Amino acid sequence: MARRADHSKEELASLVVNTAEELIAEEGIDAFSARSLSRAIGYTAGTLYHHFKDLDDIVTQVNTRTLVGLAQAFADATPSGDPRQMLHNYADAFLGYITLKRNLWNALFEFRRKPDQPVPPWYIEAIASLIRIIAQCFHDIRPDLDDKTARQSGQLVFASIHSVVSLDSSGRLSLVMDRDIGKVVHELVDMHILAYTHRAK
Amino acid sequence: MARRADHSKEELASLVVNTAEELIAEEGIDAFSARSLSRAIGYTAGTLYHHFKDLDDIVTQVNTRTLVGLAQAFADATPSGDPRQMLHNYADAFLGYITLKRNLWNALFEFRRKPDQPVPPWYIEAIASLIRIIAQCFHDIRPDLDDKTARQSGQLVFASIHSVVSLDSSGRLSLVMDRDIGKVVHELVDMHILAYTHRAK
DNA sequence: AACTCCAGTGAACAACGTTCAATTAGAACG
DNA sequence: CGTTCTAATTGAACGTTGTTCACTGGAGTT
Repeated sequence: MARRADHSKEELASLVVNTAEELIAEEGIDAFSARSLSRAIGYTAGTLYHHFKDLDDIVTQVNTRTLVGLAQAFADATPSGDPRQMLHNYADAFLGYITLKRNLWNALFEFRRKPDQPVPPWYIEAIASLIRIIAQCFHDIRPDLDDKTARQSGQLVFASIHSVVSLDSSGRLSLVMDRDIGKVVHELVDMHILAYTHRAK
Repeated sequence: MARRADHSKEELASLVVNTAEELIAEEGIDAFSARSLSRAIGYTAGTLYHHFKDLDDIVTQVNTRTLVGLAQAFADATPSGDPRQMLHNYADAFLGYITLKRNLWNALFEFRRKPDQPVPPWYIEAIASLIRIIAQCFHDIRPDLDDKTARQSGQLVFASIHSVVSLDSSGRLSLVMDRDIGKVVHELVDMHILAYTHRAK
């Protein structure tokens, strides 16, 4: 029952990643398996392994899309001339995107890759570029401080927001607090702005 | 090969949880399985299910111990009359404990319980009591602010620190920043103190 | 028409959590 | 001591999981 004509190599590859993305988005990473994916695309599990190294490979490609989407959400954030306001807008973009793609976001951080497997470099670069955008706001707030300080503040606020949003997204924020995630996020942003504004030269 | 005399019901139960704790601490939650655990205690996998509902049950008991240990680490934190200094001491206790029990801490947050299973109430209470301790420090800093404000700040600083420490503990902090976790933690504490100090009445 | 190639299959493997009939050691009793 | 009863333990089994691989049969080439 070989069906070589149904899809070209490239078509099948994108069919796999598209379908994987849909499955994870709808059912969550736990319901995702080699067999459920292959069933969904009408092929056998074995076929996946002729086009991808392993499941990790497929999930990584889905995760990359999720990160690219987040970058786009940042680019689409409501513009503002006030860097303080802009930080809040980025926070809203962040929160909105993750709320929309809850399961995909969880897949990014909950999926257990094999122990030794290193994190793909473009993961790091994708996140670094988001942090650069945030750091720019800090730089605009206090241009007298050096770039390193702005970058560190960008990292810190990104990590803080990422963390509470991820806790919320995985349903564990209620373990720690009984407040609305939106309020918490903006309070965090205000706090980082306050701290940055008060920094010594 | 039934060995009823080897261990009483209670002995076997604590043998299971003790061994599970050791296994998870040494090998991590990924290497933990019903068969590896039963092999380690010299019984069969089936035996586990006569004494525990399922693996979730066992891991939950290990996790409870981890939380109790964290509470103890807080109690053992270096005392200080200065609430600001005390917050830093708690942060050190937190960081030190989790560094020591890396794998157990990851098990607490990475272990995937069955979808619907609710979080055990004593998890929540254990965390709440830690937050109360932190909130007390905030209250001491500015006794003029009400309890709710102090509690919310306690929740926020706990969530912030928990998050970066967990990121570090699971090896993902480097995705976001290139700094030492110790420095970051204390910078976060300082920031929360600064923000709290500047709050309007 | 014959030949080569390779995408796709489906069976197989090891490991997973979990269940359960069967076994059998130890306790209780006459 | 012998018998009976109870329940702790086993080991096979089921349905999953990720992954591998010998085989097949249709598509492209000669």
